[in-house]
Amino acid sequence: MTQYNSVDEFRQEIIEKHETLSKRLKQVSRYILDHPNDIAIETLAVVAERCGGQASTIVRFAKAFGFDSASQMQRLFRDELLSNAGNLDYNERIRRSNAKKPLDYNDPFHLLEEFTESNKQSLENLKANINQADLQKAIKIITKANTIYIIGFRRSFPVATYLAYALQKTNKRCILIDSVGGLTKGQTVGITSQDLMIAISYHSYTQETLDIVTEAAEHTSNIIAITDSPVSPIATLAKVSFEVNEAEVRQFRSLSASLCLAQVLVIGHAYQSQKENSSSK
Amino acid sequence: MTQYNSVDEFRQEIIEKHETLSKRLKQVSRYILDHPNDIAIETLAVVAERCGGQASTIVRFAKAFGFDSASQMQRLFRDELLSNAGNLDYNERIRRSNAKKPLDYNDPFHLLEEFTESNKQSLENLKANINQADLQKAIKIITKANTIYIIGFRRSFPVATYLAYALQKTNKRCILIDSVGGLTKGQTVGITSQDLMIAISYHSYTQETLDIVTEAAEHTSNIIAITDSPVSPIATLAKVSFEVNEAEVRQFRSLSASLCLAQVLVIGHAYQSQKENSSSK
DNA sequence: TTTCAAATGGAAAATATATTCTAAAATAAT
DNA sequence: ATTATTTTAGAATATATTTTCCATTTGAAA
Repeated sequence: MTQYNSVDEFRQEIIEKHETLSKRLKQVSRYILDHPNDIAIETLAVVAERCGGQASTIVRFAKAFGFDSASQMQRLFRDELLSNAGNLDYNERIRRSNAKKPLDYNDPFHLLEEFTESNKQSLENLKANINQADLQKAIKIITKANTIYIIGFRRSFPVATYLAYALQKTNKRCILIDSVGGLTKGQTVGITSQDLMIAISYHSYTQETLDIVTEAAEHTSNIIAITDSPVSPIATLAKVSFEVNEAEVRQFRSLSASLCLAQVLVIGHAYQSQKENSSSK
Repeated sequence: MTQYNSVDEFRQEIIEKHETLSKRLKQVSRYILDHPNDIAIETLAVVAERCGGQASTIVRFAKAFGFDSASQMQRLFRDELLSNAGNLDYNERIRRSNAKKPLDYNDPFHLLEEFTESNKQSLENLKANINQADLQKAIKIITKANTIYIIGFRRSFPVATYLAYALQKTNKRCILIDSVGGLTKGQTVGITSQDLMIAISYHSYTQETLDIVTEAAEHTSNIIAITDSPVSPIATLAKVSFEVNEAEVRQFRSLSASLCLAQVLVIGHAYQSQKENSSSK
């Protein structure tokens, strides 16, 4: 007999016991917390494969939590799925999403809605406005570059750190210019025409960024800009320049679109270099 | 091969053909129109029994509508159920949308489309799954905090830098733990119960982050976690923990949802503190 | 290191489920 | 009313899924 009346109750129990479980069982518990619908619908074999185990592991897991069998555990999730899906039909969902209440900034939930919506909008914009040829050109430059210097201060800094992190994962040598210890100038010494600088800067453009890009431009023409206007000071210095319109809600601009663009550049590069490596063999 | 792209399409077909069907098949078609979720989840035997027939009747029904098998028909309903489920399983949806159009990674434009879509979905998911009470609690803690310590390494670092930047703009005193010069430990010296630590960490959790949060937890209970599972090591140390499912495309996870959450927290805090200031005058 | 208990993977067995097949029933056509 | 055709129920078969079992592995304790 099952002792759980709802998935939530079971979830709670999993979270509590989680630490006491063995390695494989932990994997399972984590997977179940993250993908409750999978448990409801997929077969044990599929679930097991996805959480990196054996069907028998799932059975052991279920029994460890007091179920008679894994099927019984699945039944719990199925019932939940059915009861949740049943009561919000298509029309209900439409009605909910249309019921736009005037924004109350003191209500964090409204804030959340506002932000997710405007970020989605700016992603949509990005897709619509980015030029395909620019993308291709930028990816080629990245792949060819010897060392990549990345610069972006203040609001642009998160984008810069993301780029640095992601590019490093693709085994590209890159240097994040971070001004630590006042060594900004020192970090760009030695930049050559083989190298690339990726600069991120938005209005009002940080003077320091501008100075460094200007100096770098004397050594290499390989400059990619991520900015907010085709006439921004760094755009004019760049070989390829991306104009990104970020969502703005009450003074605060977000970075979704810029980060998304960064992702595309990095992964585009990863595939590009992979292709070149395999074809040169 | 199935000719239907959606349950709705299939529904339409059933309605059209309904009159031409035999008695038993009519029963089945009515049942399916009325209880689409049952078809998705229950076994043929159960469905058959409920609509007053035999398992083989369902099979005949499915074949009459051009399916290769009854299972294939069930699959259609399962997919629909999953994508509509209120508590949508994020990764499952991504997996499905990926499965529909095989990605050409050499075409940057496809990449762009893929990434904007995934990021939009993860924002949608954020909105659906974040708990309102948690948000409110977190914002209160932020507003009350004396000094905010922010930690997040590697992939989480961009989120940490964004938080530090945005919070500073609201005149909140905050310290970004950045490990520069190996002074990590030094940066958290003096943290008190009046202070707050916001920790961001995703699988596989950076040990250093974990160490620092563990130590901080000895001095203050005010810890907010942004992470990817309710059983992540930092979630268990936190007073409020946010579980964020980020889009993942071939090893690369994005940060849209985390950054959006960060925005909401910061602006929520900005309004909250504004309100408190004006009411105390 | 050696010893023991717990955990694990995978094969085998058991169970459940889907599909096919056929004889019988229902329906329609003559 | 008789015959031909379609439909059906249910048994038989084929698949698939789950569960059990046990030889190994892993990890902790002595």
